[in-house]
Amino acid sequence: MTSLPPGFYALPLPILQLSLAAVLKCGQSFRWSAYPLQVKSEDPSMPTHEYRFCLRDRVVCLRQTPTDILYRTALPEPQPSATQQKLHEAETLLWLKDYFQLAIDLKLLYNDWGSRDKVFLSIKERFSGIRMLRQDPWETLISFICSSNNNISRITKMVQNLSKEYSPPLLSLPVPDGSGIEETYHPFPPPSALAKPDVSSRLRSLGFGYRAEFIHQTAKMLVDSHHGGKTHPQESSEPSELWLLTLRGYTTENARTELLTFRGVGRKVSDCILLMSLDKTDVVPVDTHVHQIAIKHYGMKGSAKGKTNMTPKLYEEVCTKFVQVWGQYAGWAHSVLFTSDLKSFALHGLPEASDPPTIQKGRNKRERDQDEITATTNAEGSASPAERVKKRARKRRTSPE
DNA sequence: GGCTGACCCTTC
DNA sequence: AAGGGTCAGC
Repeated sequence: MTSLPPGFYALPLPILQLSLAAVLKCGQSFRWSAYPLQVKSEDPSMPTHEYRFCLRDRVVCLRQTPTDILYRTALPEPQPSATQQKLHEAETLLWLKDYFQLAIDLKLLYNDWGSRDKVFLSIKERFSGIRMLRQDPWETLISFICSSNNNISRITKMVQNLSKEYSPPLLSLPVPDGSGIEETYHPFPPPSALAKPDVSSRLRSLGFGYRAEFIHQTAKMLVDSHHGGKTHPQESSEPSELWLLTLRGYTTENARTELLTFRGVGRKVSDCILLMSLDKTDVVPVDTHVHQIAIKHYGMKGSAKGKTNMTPKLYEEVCTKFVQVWGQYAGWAHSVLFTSDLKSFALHGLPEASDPPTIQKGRNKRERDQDEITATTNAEGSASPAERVKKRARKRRTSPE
């Protein structure tokens, strides 16, 4: 790196430790914008994209080279002095280290997972730099309520609409491709904004479907039980947001129990929140897709084509299996497999298991032979004795009060 | 307890 | 017609 783009600072970081392109658009966070940059040369050390994320008080802009993360902080008017700007950049750097969990050595984890599991070994070189983000629990809660029965592109639109509708614009910036077009950025709205009376009907008209009520009820529940409204303009978190943050100090089981009290939050969504915002590194959220991976490559029971009903019992079995295979950071490993399968999915069409030709978009056989996940079933029957399924009573209201 | 259908909306 | 689930009702 000889010269930095104007306003940017460099944080040295091998690309093996973090791939922004892979991590920011794979269904962990739904609020990053990506902008292609004009690349004049084919110099592979030049960034191809800029990524932006709106925090409560600033917009963080990132680019990546093979050796560095380039970062820049955009602040609302009035323009700060040079020294003020520097202070903000220092804060942004701290945020980056926390948000991307840079103290965790991903290379070490990849090696560990690869030594434990040959399926992982077969894909690790091709899908490097995929790590878990440490997101804000409130934003993660609402985002993943949106995720039920849904796909990444629609979830992304919904979360953007939510921010646009329920939090005021923070600032505008020209998009980095030089077209001169400006884009306006909104922070994620606080709980009090989504707890207001007519939120659910508005969300419905914005295309949230049945999730509209879930979001409203969840926000209201939080605000009501934590003395919640906001009294001061902005800048600070609301009590319920701070309370959600304290779940990081709970055991996984206790934190999950709390999460399950919210409307629209079942086992899968709660596990996403635990893994992606509450430091529960071994939690593996099991959706139908992950279940399919477990069947195809890890010898779990269930028909690979027909849809097996995901019962709580089966869910636990799949979870347990992955923790056995990958260990303490199973949830992190799962996201690598999940991402690799997403890509191979986009590339090769539906996964198949045995004989019946799943009619689907032409291609199959030939390309599947070079499919992303190729290793044999690292089977070994599901021999897991100890399974204290510590069932906790779900304290969910049956009727609104 | 475990199983079923409904639920919004988008897309293969 | 089914999807990266959850809820209510048997």
